[in-house]
Amino acid sequence: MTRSRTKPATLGKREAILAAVLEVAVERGFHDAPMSLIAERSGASAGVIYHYFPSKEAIIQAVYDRICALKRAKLLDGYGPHLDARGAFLGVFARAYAFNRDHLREMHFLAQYESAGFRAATDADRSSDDERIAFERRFRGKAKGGVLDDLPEHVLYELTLGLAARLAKQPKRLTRATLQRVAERVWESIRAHD
Amino acid sequence: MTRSRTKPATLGKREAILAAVLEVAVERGFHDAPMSLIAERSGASAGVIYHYFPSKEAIIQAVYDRICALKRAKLLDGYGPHLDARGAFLGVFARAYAFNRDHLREMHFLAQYESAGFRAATDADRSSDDERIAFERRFRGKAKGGVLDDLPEHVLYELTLGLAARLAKQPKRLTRATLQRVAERVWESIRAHD
Amino acid sequence: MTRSRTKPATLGKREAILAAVLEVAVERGFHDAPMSLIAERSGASAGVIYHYFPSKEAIIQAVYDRICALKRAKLLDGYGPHLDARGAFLGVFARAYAFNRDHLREMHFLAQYESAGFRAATDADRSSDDERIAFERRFRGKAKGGVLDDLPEHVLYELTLGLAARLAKQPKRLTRATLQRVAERVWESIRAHD
Amino acid sequence: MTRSRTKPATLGKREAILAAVLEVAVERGFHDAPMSLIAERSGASAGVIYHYFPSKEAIIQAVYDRICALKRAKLLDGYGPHLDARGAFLGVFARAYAFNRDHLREMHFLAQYESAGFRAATDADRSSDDERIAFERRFRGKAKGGVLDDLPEHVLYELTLGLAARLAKQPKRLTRATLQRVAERVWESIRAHD
DNA sequence: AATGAATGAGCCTTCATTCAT
DNA sequence: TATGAATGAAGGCTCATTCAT
Repeated sequence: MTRSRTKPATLGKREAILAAVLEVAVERGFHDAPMSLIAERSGASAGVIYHYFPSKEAIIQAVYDRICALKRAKLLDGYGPHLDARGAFLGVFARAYAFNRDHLREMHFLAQYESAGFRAATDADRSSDDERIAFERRFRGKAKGGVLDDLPEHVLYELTLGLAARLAKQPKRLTRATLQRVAERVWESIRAHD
Repeated sequence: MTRSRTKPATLGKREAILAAVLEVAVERGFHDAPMSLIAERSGASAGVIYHYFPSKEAIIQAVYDRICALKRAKLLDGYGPHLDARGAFLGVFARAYAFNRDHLREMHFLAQYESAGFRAATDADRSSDDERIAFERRFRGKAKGGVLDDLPEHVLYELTLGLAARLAKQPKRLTRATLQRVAERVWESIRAHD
Repeated sequence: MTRSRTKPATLGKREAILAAVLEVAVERGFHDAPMSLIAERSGASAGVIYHYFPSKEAIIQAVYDRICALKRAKLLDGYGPHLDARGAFLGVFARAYAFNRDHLREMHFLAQYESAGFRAATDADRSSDDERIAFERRFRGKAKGGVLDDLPEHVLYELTLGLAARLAKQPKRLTRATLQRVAERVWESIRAHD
Repeated sequence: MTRSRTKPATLGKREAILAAVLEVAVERGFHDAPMSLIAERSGASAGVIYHYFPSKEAIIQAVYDRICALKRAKLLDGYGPHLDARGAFLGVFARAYAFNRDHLREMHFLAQYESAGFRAATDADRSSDDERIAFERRFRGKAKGGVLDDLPEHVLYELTLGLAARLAKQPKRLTRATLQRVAERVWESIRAHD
């Protein structure tokens, strides 16, 4: 209906290509992701793809950038004006878990992209930097109720958001209760004690 | 006798091939790891490689298996007869970190192998299962001094050995002190409280 | 009326296409002269080009034909009613040189067209035939003052107009004096001696 | 017989590829000379060709270089110790004609290579420079009997060796007599008169 | 007339694998 | 065991041409 106005079929094709790359890369790996298959899956001919992207690598990069942007958009809005640091942390942790859990395919793509050594210092790159920075800003120091302490930034990241991401990748979704319990203990082990 | 002159060269070649695959895969990714390059790096001709392995995939699998075996050998011997669970845990954690840190290339290979969807249910596969199981056996329940509590196995893994592995992959090596502090807090957040 | 507004644009486009083909072919060779580039250079879309020409080959042919026609028009008017053969020859030679020199790009195109084996026996083809014939008619035999002698037609051509063309392709333009000297000597070596 | 020792079948293949490129390029032009056809004509599979050459362009360059070398070798040995400049010139002219006539395909390739703008300043490149230089050295100045005069180098080249080359490209082979006559007249028009 | 997205055959090249030696 | 030439099936990409708009 309104769709015919929203998706001018050209946007549709660009999207379809990106979606197909994500799909195929996750299903079969970057190796074994031939353009022919991407063409087939996206419904675009092998030829047009190059109307939208200059190369296969560029498509992969575009998917990567898009996922990074999505991640930034969704994760960085979790730092609302909570009264206490503890509440804020629990919220952020839960949100991080939920996001990763809801975007398993995207996160799988990211992992593959990074472990396959594609990294080329794009602007969109280093998405986790943002996360770490935002996290630091919110929780580090005695700010907002006196909290976090002296572990290095990277370590802190792994104990918190990194952990949430890893848990999300496990086969079974954790119950809200388990997740809550984990978050609480992590918080205990990380907050500044008096 | 003559064996001492013949075998080494042969074993050497097999080894060299495995080493070359590891090297190239880590340096350039599974994609962009052509046999020709592996031949060159290993000093073996393209032809002989097929005397030692039936296919490229088999070599990759062999490297994977070997790394898994190495991991098992090195990690599972950490569960010595400690008097107290706490001391045992701290030891295991430190050992896990050290191992990962000393085998960055191997771990990188593993990550890539797994995220690229190579997984094909080999025997050697699921190396982390062993770790988890051994960990469970040692620490779960009130066994040996009464400790760990009720988190699901996978969660426990991520909070402990998984975390150690992640920390090891960070750019900078952590100081012994920092590592110790992390281990202690993790232990606190995980042990059974009375 | 309205025609004066419509047609020019149209003619302009046709012209632009021909010009673009000439330009690109000379700059980069027949190989590496994609329609997309021709479209871009001519300001015509890939699509319209096919309203003006049935195929790429046809455009190339059209450029070729047009150059041949130009050559004919410019070269064959040099045979004015000179009193003496010598004067006529010197004029023709100078004109041939000048023409080639002033149309280096066109001549380059011709050379390429011919050496690339495009030749397909068009009407416009064999442009140098006309030159040779006109040359023969004017100078051969004792006609018009008694001159040229017994060399085969093709040889004569190479010694005269062919030479002028070759000289024109050299990097530096010859001085009027040098050119004159060459023409005179050629004439001496070619005229009928008594 | 002895051939089995002279042509180790590997040299044969390299040669065959070069020959096929020459053949196809001359028959159909650089455009329309697909590797598939070259493979077929040379009896080599598409794959092996890249064992012998790094790219299509490199093969074309190799053919070009080889032809240039051949030309140099054959043309530059014509400057034997003639007593008189006239005799030497007639010999050189005849030899140049003969060479070009006997290597029509090679010369066609050269023409195409050059007019298609492949030129990239290789060492082997600029083969005609050598010719001009050797020619100059032998005939310029009053050397060896007092001869040639004041035309620019390039002009001289076109009047002599260039002319011989052009004549050789004409459809019909010239009789020895005609050729001799042409050479003599050229010589007259070019030698230093007293 | 004009646009430019779309097509699909074909191009050059790579690469896992085989095989004669 | 070892070599490396040989194979041939893809792979990524280009491009002349068509077609809906």
